[in-house]
Amino acid sequence: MLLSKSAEYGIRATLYLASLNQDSYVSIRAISDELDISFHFLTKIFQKLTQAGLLRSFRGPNGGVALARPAGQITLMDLVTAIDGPGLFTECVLGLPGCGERKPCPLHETWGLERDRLAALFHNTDLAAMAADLETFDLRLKVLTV
Amino acid sequence: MLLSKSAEYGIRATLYLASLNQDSYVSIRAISDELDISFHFLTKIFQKLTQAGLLRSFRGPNGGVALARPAGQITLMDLVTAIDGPGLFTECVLGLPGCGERKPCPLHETWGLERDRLAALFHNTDLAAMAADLETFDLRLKVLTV
DNA sequence: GATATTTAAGATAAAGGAGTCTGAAACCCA
DNA sequence: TGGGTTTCAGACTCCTTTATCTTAAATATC
Repeated sequence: MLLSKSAEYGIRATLYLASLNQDSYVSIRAISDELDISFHFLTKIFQKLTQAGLLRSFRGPNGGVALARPAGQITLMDLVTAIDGPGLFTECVLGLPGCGERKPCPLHETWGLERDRLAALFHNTDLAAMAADLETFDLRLKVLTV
Repeated sequence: MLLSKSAEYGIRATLYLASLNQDSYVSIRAISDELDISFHFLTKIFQKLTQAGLLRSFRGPNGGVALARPAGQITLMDLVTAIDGPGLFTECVLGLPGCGERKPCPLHETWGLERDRLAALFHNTDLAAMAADLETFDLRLKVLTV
């Protein structure tokens, strides 16, 4: 699996938050209900994102979470590294510690190229662009209910 | 993490086996000792690969495992799908079941392209080529011992 | 046939991720 | 001030992966 469940949820939830284009705070409960994600679990994910400076949060009535910056300045890379850490973009694909130019593993070169492309893709994809696509192409963030 | 530990071990061990270029069976113990992988764990991984038809095995003295086909006909894709399943190349990156052309997720298009490249890479990389690189460039399969 | 060697298979244990629950802290409103 | 709302923080459970251990089955050698 490329991304952890936490990262999957985090991206979907943050993108949904961005798509609301709302100035005030949005309660985590509303988001978890809408996207069918466990409320408590999502709370933990949002806490990470808040601590990473990607979200703001506010307690009490009319509280909730909000983007800490304009949606165009929050990238997939920001979200993934905040939640899963940078491992996907830094570690050896065969798990060999210290794999590098000096003594690379057999996949170092070939995977390195793909990894860089993937990193660029994640770096260049921001919430504003994704939210625009979401609207333009009627994409989805929810599990389809039968 | 792109690959599971099992897949990492499986690739390293199978590649090592290929690099020996040996006609007879090689004992799992010898491989696990050489690559510092748990013997029992590696045994289970090899069992999967044997059941998938990628390896042959033989019990008793002078027994062990061997490639079931020429090294040039066993690809990274074969190994990864046999061990981790096809999920990495088939499932939605955001974990949305049924994500597809009809109602795609916001990353469907963009990740799909990268995923296809990755699949092609894994499909086009076989053990013979990797073993050749291993020798030519003095690459490594082992964790460096201090 | 007896014994040693080696993989196969299943049970078990340890670790981490995924998910749930409870209480505390912050905040609003009456 | 009191009560309701919401996030924060920690403990806890469950499940999968990772790893270990034990026994069985197959094979070779003597």
